[in-house]
Amino acid sequence: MPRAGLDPAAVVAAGAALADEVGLPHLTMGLLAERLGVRTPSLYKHVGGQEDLNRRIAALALGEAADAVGDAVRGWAGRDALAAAARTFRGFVLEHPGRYAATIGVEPSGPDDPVAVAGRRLLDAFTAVLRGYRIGEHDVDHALRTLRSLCHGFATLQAARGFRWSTDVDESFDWLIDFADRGLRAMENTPP
Amino acid sequence: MPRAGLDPAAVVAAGAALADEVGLPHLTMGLLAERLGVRTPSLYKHVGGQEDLNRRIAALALGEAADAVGDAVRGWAGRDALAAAARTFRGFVLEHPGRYAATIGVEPSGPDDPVAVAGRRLLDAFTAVLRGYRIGEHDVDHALRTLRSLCHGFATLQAARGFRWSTDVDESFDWLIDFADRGLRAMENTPP
DNA sequence: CAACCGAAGCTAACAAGATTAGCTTTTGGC
DNA sequence: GCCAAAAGCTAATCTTGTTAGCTTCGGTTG
Repeated sequence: MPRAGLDPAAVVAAGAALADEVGLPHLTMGLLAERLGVRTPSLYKHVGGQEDLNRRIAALALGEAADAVGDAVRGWAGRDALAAAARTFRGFVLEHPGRYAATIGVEPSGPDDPVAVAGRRLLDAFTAVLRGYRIGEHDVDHALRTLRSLCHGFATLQAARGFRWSTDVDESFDWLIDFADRGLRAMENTPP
Repeated sequence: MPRAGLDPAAVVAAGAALADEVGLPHLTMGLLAERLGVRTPSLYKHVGGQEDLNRRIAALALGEAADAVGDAVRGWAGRDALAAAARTFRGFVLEHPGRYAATIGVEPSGPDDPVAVAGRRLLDAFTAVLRGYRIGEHDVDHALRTLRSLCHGFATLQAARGFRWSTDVDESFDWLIDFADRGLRAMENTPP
């Protein structure tokens, strides 16, 4: 009987892919094992259990999102950068709803936790967008949280089919980008 | 042996309260039964199972949130109404994270599903806020989705301890309200 | 007032899923 | 070719959700 040749990274990657396919709540150790051509207990040679698997999927997702948003923003500034970041982020969540869902509610164990590191990289990518606006030093954290809330809120609501009536969702997202751009510019030059 | 005297509403109310206490993922039929002084299978006389319970908690939560936001907005307009709605909504989510979490991802079975009815009432409360801004008829849906994304995003991120660094979260939310107010006013008078 | 019947509860049993223990086998380095 | 560590497997346990079928309470009715 040939060996499957798994390692933690392969298990996590397959888990993330499967979560995207069937939805995080339906990601089960048995289903993942089947997908990998292995019996369930074998997975425990590579990951510590369901919670550990979830954390690793979360770190993977945050890292991928950070890469995607960072790449998309590079070379742009102001409204262009904002639009690129927002669209890329939403695209990532819609393409990978399962692994993104895994990021919600994970508590990093410390500053060196891969989840914390990747999360910080994603925030950095959004911070870069804000540099194109004259936000006062003291307001950058607020603006970052607000921008994150906007993108996270829209993307997760759409991924959960939360926008039910007929108006075109992509059009709404364009409107949102316009709204954010104008809102950020309206917040410029506020004294610290 | 005296009878417990349960009914579906009591089970759902206790389930919602318990979800708020221990977190929705830890709301278990056994724990709920224990809380109600009853054996687990007895719950099935009142609710159809875990999924049905979740739907009913969601409908309860959406109705309560709609009531709260609707009450808070009454008598106000413009920025005041926006601030009242946003603060009340966030307050509800932070006080009742478990039952609000139950609302995420429920698919109403039809327009008469209690979840759909309550959800519509909550949206109506936010729609009332937008009447204080001169948003073009054609843009109201977009503005509503954007406002919802903002409030939902911030509240759920905060409830999940997503804002980790030191800046004061309440201050950020005030900033967000200001941002939304200015953004909405910046979107006024856009031709349809 | 007693018989009755439906609802509310209970016990027992089963199914799914996560996890652990302990055994077997492959495989890479000597 | 040998051998230890790693990778996989089977068997078993534990927790949860759920169903079946029995029992009993409590209001209704003759």
